[in-house]
Order: sequence, then structure tokens, then C-alpha cells
Amino acid sequence: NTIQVNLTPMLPLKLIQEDRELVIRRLQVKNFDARVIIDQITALDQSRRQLQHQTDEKLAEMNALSRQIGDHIKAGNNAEALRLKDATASLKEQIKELQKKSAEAESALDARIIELPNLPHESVPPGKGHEDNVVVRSGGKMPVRQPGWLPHWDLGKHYDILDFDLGNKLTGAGFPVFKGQGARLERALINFFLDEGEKAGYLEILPPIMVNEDSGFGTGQLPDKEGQMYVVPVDRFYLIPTAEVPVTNIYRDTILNDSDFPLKNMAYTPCFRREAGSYGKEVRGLNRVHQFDKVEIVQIAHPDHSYQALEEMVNHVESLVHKLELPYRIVKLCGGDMSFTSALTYDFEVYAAAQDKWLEVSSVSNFEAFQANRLKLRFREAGNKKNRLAHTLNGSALALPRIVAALMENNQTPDGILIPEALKPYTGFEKIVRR
RNA sequence: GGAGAGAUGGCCGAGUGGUCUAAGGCGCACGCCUGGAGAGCGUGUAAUCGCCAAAAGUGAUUCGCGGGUUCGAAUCCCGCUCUCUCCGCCA
Repeated sequence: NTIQVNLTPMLPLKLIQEDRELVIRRLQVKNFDARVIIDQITALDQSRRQLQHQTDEKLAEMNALSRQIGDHIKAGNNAEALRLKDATASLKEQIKELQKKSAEAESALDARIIELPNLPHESVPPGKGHEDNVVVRSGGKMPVRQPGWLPHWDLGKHYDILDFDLGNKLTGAGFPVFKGQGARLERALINFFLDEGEKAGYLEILPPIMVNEDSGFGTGQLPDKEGQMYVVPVDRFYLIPTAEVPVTNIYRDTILNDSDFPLKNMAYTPCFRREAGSYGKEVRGLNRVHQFDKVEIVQIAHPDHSYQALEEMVNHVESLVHKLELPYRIVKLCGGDMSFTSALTYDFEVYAAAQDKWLEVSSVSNFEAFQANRLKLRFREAGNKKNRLAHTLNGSALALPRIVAALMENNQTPDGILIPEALKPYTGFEKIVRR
């Protein structure tokens, strides 16, 4: 079950050739020591080039010979043709040998290159983990916690809108069942997020929720996150961990025009994550589940404007939590907390009062050309002969479970759970009550 | 699930072993023509990697994907994927 790489991802190689020290320095911010691997890459690239050069020359020789043989046969000069044929035998063997070595050198090089994470943006702060992230701004009104307030898992039971035991029976731990007003609340949030996205210019997509291996590789889940995805072995399909995968892969192997920018897509999908290695208090209730609903926004941007696009996406997500009247903060992730694929990531956290916890509800990232390189997503630019790689971005807008958790916990009253104003047209009710 | 047909450039489409360095058409770009537009005429029209300091140039690869036969494969052989038609099953 090794990952097939169809084409050499060339971007990191170019960067390494241009400025090796820069690559090393930047990856240090992600706490990734790249020295050894970069030396290996440089050496492997050398031998790959050399081998290709040799192979190409032999191939050119063979092509010339074949043409001559054809010409001789046509001219009726069979003796000469036969003589030349003899000469091809050893050449053929040399070519075979060289091609084998070339292919080996190339896959060895590819294997190393795809181990390199994306370079973080210059502004990314160094740091080890969550505690080193930087709060860039916050908003919303902090709820005043009342005595006797219950965490959302208890509220879910009390109002019979959220049933973990039933999910456990049907599937297993981490597959919650929403019932009645709970199910309706999910549907309301999905429609609310999609409507807001449409107003912001995003085109709605309803993609497959299983993808093939090429798609998993294109957005960088494979091979990095192989163990985190559910797999359908008979057909070698992966259940998507996020709509980012199918939506961004729409643009795999395409060449856009620069007039196509910015491309703005969004999709609602269920998302599936194995979350292997998670345990304890952090995973209680809706805090961490294996299947959840999410609306994802994706942008394909011109490299010169991708950080503008990132800003715009952050503002869009902020408007959503604002309309839901949730207390939130936006943090810029430090190098150690960033994903393999990202160049810059902002996380959104909302405050869940009963747990007294900040819960991550959105992650908005610019991947620069990292995904585009794997996707072969390029664009033509007027006046530029060479096609350039586009930039890809995505963000949750929003992931539902923790939003639901915060809404339930913060809006609980003795009479029921109050629905925020903006959501009422979508739920069709003003509060969640006991049936 | 069974039987048959097919997959060629941005698109349509020709091509059954060397003249494929892929015909022809459409589209697109530029030029000529025009008061302007159209028509007409002419020219051009892919990607990836290598060599070269670079441009120019040049070598290699790519006709769904992977193997094979051959001095030589879009073309012949084997496997796979996908599409279409018919039959069966089915929300």
C-alpha cells in the first residue's frame, strides 16, 4: 500500500536549488530538521539528471538508427538494413539498463521530496504546540455562567436531541445521533452557512464523500495522514476527512486562465476522521467525533493575491460566529501546531461556557503552491510563457459539532435552549424544549 | 452481474507497422483587408523533463493507464480503468 506518485513534485526542488538555507531555516519554524533530507534530495537530483541525460542521448541514437533502417528498407537496401539492425541490440540493452536506473533515481527522489512539509509563511511564530499560538483578535460577549449549568452532553440527554449511546449501538463511539430539534438544528446550521457563503460569492458544490488515492495525494492527506482516514478496501476509496479534498481536487490537472481568479467554491459534506490516538476529557461529547457535518470554503487564487484571499476568508468566518452570537477568538497557529501542508493558518475558537473551554471550530489556511504542485494546478498568465502554480486556500465555515456544543451550553435557560436570532428562520423554532 | 462497441490535441475527427515531425475542420491569438465590424486571406496554436549562465536552440517523453512484441507502435498482443449500447437486478 505505497503511494504512487505520478509526476515529480518539482516545487520544493526548485526552492532547494535556489536557496537551500532558506528552506532549512523556514522548516525549523515547524520544528522540522531538513538538513539530512535536503542533502539526500540534492544528491538524488544530481544523479537523476545525469541518468536522464545519458538515457536521452541513447534514445536519440536509437531513434536515428531506426529511421535509417526504415529508409534502407524502403530503398531496397536490405543488406545495409540488416547490418544496422545488429548494431541496435547492444544499444537496446544499454537503454533498458539506463531507464531502469533512471526510474529508480526518480522514485527515490520523489519519495524524499514528498516527506518535506510546506514552508511556513514568514509571519508564522515559532513554537511547540497549542500553547504557543498567538491570539490575533477576539469578539462576542462572554456568557455569565450560572450555577447548575450543564455541559452539552447532559443537555443533549435532557432534551433528547443528542444521543451518543444510540450512535454507539448503530456504529460505535464518536458517531452521535441527532434527534428532533437537534437534527433540525444541524440542518438549520448547514443551510445558514451555505446561504451566507453564497452571499459571499461562493459557488455551492455537492461532491462525492469518498475519494480515490490520487485525490488524497493531491491535497496532501496522503501519505501524511493515511492513518486518520477511513478506507473502503475493496475499491480503494477513502472517506473524506473534509470537503477540502474533493472540492480542491476538482482543479487537479488543470490549467486556468488568470482571469478565472479568484475561484470560490464551497461544499457541505459529512466528514469522517478516525482520530486515532485521541482520548480522555478532550473527546467528550461533541468535542471530538468520528463523523460530523461541515461547510467548507475553498479558494483558488493568484499567487500575488492569496494572502488577501486568506484575509477575506477569515473575515467571512468571523461574520458567521458573530451572527451566531458566540464569543470567539482568532489565533494564528505557531509553527509546531500547523499542519504538514499549510503555509499560514488561523484557527477560530468559540467559548463553551459549561465546560469553560475554548473549542476549535474553524481552521482557515493558505497552502500557497504546496497543494497546487501536487495537484498540477497551474494557470496561464498573459505575457508569461511558463505556466505558474496557483495558490489554494480553504477554511471551515463552519464545522458543526462544537458550534452546536457552544450554542447549547451558552444559551441554556430554565425554560430551554435559546436559538440565536440569525438562526431562527432556519430552525423554525425559538428554543429547544423538552418533548 | 452478462454480452458487445469504444477511448487520438482546447473541441470534433482522420489515421490498421516507417511518409505520424498526428490529416482536415472548429475554436483561440496575431497580422492583412475595412470608415468600423463581419466575411475572406495569411501566420501561429500542447504539456512535462533534460542539455545550455540565459534567451534562442536542441534532445527525450506523452494518442485512456500499465506491461509486451519489433530495429521501429496511435496502429499488433496481454492486463487494467473508464465511457457508450443491449440484457439482468435495483432506490
